[in-house]
Amino acid sequence: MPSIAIAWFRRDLRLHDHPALTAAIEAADVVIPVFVFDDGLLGGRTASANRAWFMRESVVELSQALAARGVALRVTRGRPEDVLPALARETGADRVYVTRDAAPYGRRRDRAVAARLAAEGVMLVELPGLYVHEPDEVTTRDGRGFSVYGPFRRAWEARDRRPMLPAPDRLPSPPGRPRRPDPVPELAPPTADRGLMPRPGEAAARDRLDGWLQRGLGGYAQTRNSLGDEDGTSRLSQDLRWGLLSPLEVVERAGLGNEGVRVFVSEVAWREFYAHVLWHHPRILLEPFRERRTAPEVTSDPSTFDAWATGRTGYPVVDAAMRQLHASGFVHNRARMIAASFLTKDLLLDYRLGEAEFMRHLVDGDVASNNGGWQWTAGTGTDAQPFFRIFNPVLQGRRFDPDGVYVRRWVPELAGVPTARIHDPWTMTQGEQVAARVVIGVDYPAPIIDHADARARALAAYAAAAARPG
DNA sequence: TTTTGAGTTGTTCGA
DNA sequence: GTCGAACAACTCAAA
Repeated sequence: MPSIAIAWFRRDLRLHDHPALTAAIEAADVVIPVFVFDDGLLGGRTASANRAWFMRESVVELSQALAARGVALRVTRGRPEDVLPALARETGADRVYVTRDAAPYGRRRDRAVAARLAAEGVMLVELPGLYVHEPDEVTTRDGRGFSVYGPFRRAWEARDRRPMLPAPDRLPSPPGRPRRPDPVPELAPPTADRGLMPRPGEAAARDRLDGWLQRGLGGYAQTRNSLGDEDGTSRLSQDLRWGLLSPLEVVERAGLGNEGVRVFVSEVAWREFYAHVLWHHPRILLEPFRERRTAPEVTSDPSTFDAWATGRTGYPVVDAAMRQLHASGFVHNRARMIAASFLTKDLLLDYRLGEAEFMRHLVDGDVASNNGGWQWTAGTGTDAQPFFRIFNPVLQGRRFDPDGVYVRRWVPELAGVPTARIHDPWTMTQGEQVAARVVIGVDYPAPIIDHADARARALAAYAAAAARPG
């Protein structure tokens, strides 16, 4: 009897440096690759048509890459805890290999799948691959999770890394006539513009990585905050999110270099830090990491949330960020912070509203990183910023988009505004507005809130939270 | 157990 | 225009 193994792909849609796939190939005479379109993920509250599109197209490419290596990807739709046991029964597989998922939904799903498989005598084998170090492997001296980034980073850096694995040449396939790959189901179209989204699939991701290592990485320390510089950041976030790239490979190939390299690797470590925090504290997806003395009384004006979400706050850099999100499914990191600060501090709305809105649109949307970023901005997270740190959207715009390139790109009605007024267009005289072909309050909104007033209100609310007993 | 040093991303004000 | 100080107190991690 040949031994048969299933390689179940999830958010690891690659062939390079894939420990679970490699282990399956080494262990079995026949490897059957599988992808399941999980109804539990496609329909959730923070599901995203943009993310689903990117995932679906990446699965199509994976299927082609596997076919070129002699095996057909099996593709199904349903609940994994139903699909995998049925497939194991049908194929006679006695093991299912997966890349270990650390996020709460994935953990629950894999526990359920493992239990159902075990009832049929099939083992679920989990291997690393989504992180350089698994979220539970980096611990303090007394074995607990870190909640401060600096010590985490030092411990993360000091740990030995597993060796990198090559992509397999061929996969051991069943004897007989080769099977055709299953068709990949069509999903709802993305809400963002396909032409503005990154090319899906492992090959495109590897091209991006190669280009970044050659051209962008060295200058990262200087360029990473520049909103107008399209190549100032790596643009690899969706590739790490979907496992088109192995973070280990990204970090190994970045190597040890100048300040740019160190800052870039530090960003990868931030991704792992937030996964680590979520591993140890899954409740943070529902509530603030630190409620006591940090979480202010929030307001709940739906009209201000709508203005924020649709990019009509009257603050150009905030609006550019939100329009970039909806148009392209991506936002520059600096712009994420500016938009998040505006929601949490200026509008004093619950950070969870913004967290969910980002998740509904970001192609790279990852619950751990997104939650970590929002709680950091809101001041309720681990390592949170001091509460008096409130971004001034005009100053942030001038500093990080000095020529107004970013604003003009995403807020086209401001294209004719002179650079000196691009971040505070409401200060233009009537005559200047006419000359710029934009009348404030008609063609583009006046600020929905005065930043100085909003800042004072936020400071008072956060100070009250800090003084609140218990 | 206690102590100590450290802690992503900023703004404003006054000299 | 530039510069430094103030804006708080608290918690974590390790010595």
